[in-house]
Amino acid sequence: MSKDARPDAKDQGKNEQQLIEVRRGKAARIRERGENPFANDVTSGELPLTELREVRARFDAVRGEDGRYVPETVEPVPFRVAGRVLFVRGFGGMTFVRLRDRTGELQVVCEEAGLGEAFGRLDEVDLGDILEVSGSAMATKKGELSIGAQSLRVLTKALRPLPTKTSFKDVEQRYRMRYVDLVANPEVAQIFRARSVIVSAIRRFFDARDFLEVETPTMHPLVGGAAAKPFKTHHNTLDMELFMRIAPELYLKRLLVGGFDRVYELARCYRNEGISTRHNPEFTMLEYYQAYATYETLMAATEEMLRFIDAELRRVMPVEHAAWAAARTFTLDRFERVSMKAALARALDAAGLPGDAHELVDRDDAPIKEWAKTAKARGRELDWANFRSGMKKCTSPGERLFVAYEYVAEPFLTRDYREGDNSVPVFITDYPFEVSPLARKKDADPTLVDRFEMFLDGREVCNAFSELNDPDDQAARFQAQVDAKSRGAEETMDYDHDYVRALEFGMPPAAGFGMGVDRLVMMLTNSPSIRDVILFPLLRPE
RNA sequence: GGGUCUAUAGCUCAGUCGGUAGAGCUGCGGACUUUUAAUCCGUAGGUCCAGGGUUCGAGUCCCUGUGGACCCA
Repeated sequence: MSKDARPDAKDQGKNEQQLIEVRRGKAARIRERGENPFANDVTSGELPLTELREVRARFDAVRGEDGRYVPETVEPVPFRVAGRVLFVRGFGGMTFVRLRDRTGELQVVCEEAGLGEAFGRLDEVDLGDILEVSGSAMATKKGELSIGAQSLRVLTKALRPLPTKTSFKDVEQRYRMRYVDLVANPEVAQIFRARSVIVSAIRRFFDARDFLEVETPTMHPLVGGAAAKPFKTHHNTLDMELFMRIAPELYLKRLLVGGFDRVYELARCYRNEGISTRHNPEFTMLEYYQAYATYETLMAATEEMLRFIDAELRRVMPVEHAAWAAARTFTLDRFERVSMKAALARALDAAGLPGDAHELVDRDDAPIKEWAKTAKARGRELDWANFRSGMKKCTSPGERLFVAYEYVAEPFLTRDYREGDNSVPVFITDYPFEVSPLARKKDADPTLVDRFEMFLDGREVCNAFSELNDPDDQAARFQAQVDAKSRGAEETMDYDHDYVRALEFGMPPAAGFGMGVDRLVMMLTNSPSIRDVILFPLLRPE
């Protein structure tokens, strides 16, 4: 047959636009027949619409061990189903179509005997279309459970070709067109199902412990609750500058004053900083506050919570969880608790450095080259230049301890705390008060605060402390932040007079906790980039 | 901000020493009554990221820029 035999022959695809034109042509043909290629009357059929998983479940009893079915045992129960077309294979007299809905996949077998005139319209069906099929359950000779189609129509014409059959790997395109990514790469969809499971497990954990879930403002008149650069915005009527929240902390603690002794928030936060595989400008944080508790209470609760979340993930998605868990390089069975000073001492020792190396490192006569050589010989390459310059900027002993810990100990936590092939999560405790402006000082040592950060496989996942509820101490800490800002520090908090006033009404002794939800999802699903766990990460404009 | 890699058909990718731009999938036409990434025959599809340079000749070599990925800060 020559090309001229078909009126649309000259419209044959040359580029994407022409691929689209072909599909528009098919949609037009459907319209010419009086059908709607974007129909929405699926609720009105004689048979109810059945989800694909439910069709499979109906025949569980006769499914073979290999997942195949013996045709004679599949009762020809009538069904009406709908789903996205994943493949179409024509064999002259019969055609196989695979559908997918949110619950699974199922094959449709089309034969002229069953479909009649509609069989000829199968050439209007493209990969990616959404189809409605009525017919009876059956199994093919090869044992595939199927619907033998008696009627069929295109519910939604896909005008653009979806890569349902070929792969779709370009990372930027995947993030930009996540709707295509989710269809073309089922393992991506699993990550986001896991995220949903994780978030609902968090809710279940806290709801069961009688915590109140609250929603506090995301537009703040002041910068507070964390050390980070904020996004600015503006309210027109009030002519007021506002900051997108960097943390919900100060509002949640106001609620402690108000008598909500246990509160939590799954808080979207915004930080105007760099973008990397670990940072997206907006991210989700869990924060919770518990009155009549200390940071030690929360350490135990953290272990319990993480094990619970992981167990929930295993319960709901056992197959996927097994694959993720097998690839993990950390355990949740055991956690370590180490003070910052002890962690530093241990890391100095492991690097073969003198115990006071961090005290001397920024002096001009410090034997840096010798130390670097010794440490390198023990497999520890420190960032000496930034270590030294960081130490020189410190204005207090507490800051010096913190900086030393950051450069000497923190990069090696996965190496220093291990069990077999896995790293053991570590709670680093007892932070200097100078780097913890909202935390309560230790009764036994007022240079330190009752605080921990939890590192899972070397990544900071949680930060928690006994809360500072002395209004005068809090006022002094705010003042120190303001002074630091006037000296040029960028990531500081504003003086929050209303928060001090709230404390003056009396906040019960309490402990508070923050956790990066995105990072936790990364860890539990073995995702290398934060963009793999955020549906629509921020991208440069196309 | 620094380093490494990268950009070729709608998608996934080849492209040797610098010598006419390739494959599979998708699309289109056809064959086939049990396919599981079906197969087979035919056909269509390109601003080789952009700009400049070297050269008789550049997808290929050089420079600049842009986008992206990864690592580091």
